[in-house]
Amino acid sequence: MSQPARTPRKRRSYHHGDLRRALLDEAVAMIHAEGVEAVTVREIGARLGVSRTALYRHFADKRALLEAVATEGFAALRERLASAWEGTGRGRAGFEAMGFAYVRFALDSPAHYRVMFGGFVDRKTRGAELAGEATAAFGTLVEALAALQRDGSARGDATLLMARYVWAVVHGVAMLAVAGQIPEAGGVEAMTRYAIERLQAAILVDAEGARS
Amino acid sequence: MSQPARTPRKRRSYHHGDLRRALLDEAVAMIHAEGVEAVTVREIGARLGVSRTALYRHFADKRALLEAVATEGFAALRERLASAWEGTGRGRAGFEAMGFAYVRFALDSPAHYRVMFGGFVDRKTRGAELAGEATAAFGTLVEALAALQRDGSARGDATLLMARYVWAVVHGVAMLAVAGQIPEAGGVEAMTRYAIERLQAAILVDAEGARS
DNA sequence: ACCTGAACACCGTTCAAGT
DNA sequence: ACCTGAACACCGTTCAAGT
Repeated sequence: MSQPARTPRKRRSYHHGDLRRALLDEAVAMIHAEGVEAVTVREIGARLGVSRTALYRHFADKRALLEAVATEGFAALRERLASAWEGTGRGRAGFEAMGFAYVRFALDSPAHYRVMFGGFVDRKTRGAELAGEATAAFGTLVEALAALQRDGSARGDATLLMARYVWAVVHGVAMLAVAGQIPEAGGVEAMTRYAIERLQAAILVDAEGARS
Repeated sequence: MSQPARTPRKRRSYHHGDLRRALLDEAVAMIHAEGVEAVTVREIGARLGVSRTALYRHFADKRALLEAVATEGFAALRERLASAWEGTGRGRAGFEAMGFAYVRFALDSPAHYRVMFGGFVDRKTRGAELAGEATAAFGTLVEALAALQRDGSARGDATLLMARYVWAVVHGVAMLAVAGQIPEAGGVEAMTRYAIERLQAAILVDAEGARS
């Protein structure tokens, strides 16, 4: 026990199983602060006080690390969408809540969002886990729309088509917001409100039960 | 003149002013074929039979090359949008034509589209030329919507808000399409048709002159 | 003007070696 | 098991030198 205390006891114990967690968190922090391009295997190691090859004990390569970030992002998004839907009675209000939850997720976790949709993880080389989480997140929306169709709140169009449309709209708004294309104070909120209102007008059926 | 004919006469004459053009075209081709990540200053030079530093005679750095690709993309997009609008009588039909033109542009030029919206050119370091072309392309849409509002075809909402909404929708659809998220045969066309139809329902006013 | 090769400071990744 | 440093094959970019 005469070994010098190279790592003071306060240090996170990467040697006890959470290096993977630390690598993921550090990657997210770096993406958030400086963009995906700034993420470097060597720099992550340096920041964690670890060798630059330590990462390969937990991920096959750099792409696998980014894929894991994306996977966690989809899981978090699914959770947010599901609790928005379920927390508001699974009806018209739930639809609206899901829309806001989606955009809020993108704004709260722009780093995750960037990796999820920035095309850094090629569709072809995508692992099953990522594909599964992405499908699950989308599935939340599909199921919500199906429920709204069942009780007559949503139009009778093909559910998949409608779901993709809704996804395209919220994704488009989120991209504009995350990319900083809505610079005015409160602009993002106003835009999100407007978008969801217009989306409801296009997708939901009048409360009085009118059909179209 | 005993010099060996190192460059057979059929070769494009990069020495006469079109190396810049050739660099841009080669970059686009590489992005198209292998993605932005595969674009390498050295590889572009090799493919054009030119030194790996020849590029720096025409662009400040690699980022400037990608920025130029994005700038040309926005110029082409603006042209397509403007001619769609003007070629269809600048009315309701023009709005629809612009929507299709937008998605078609993304599908025809996925390489340009990727660079334009992939976040490779940071907003802060963006040059005036790129910003100008992007604004001009968006301006085409704003002006079209303003015209539709003037003749009572479009809702009276804030024009900027409406324009951003329309942009978000077509951008969302284009992203889904370019990312290959609509795999079924004819799926992209069906999706585009549906999206534009629902967009019109949300943004335009009934032909009978109803207000809302 | 335009192009070149050598050189520099970086990358991601592999691997034999340590504990 | 987990971590390490040295090494390899790449990057983007600079620069003195050539035509």
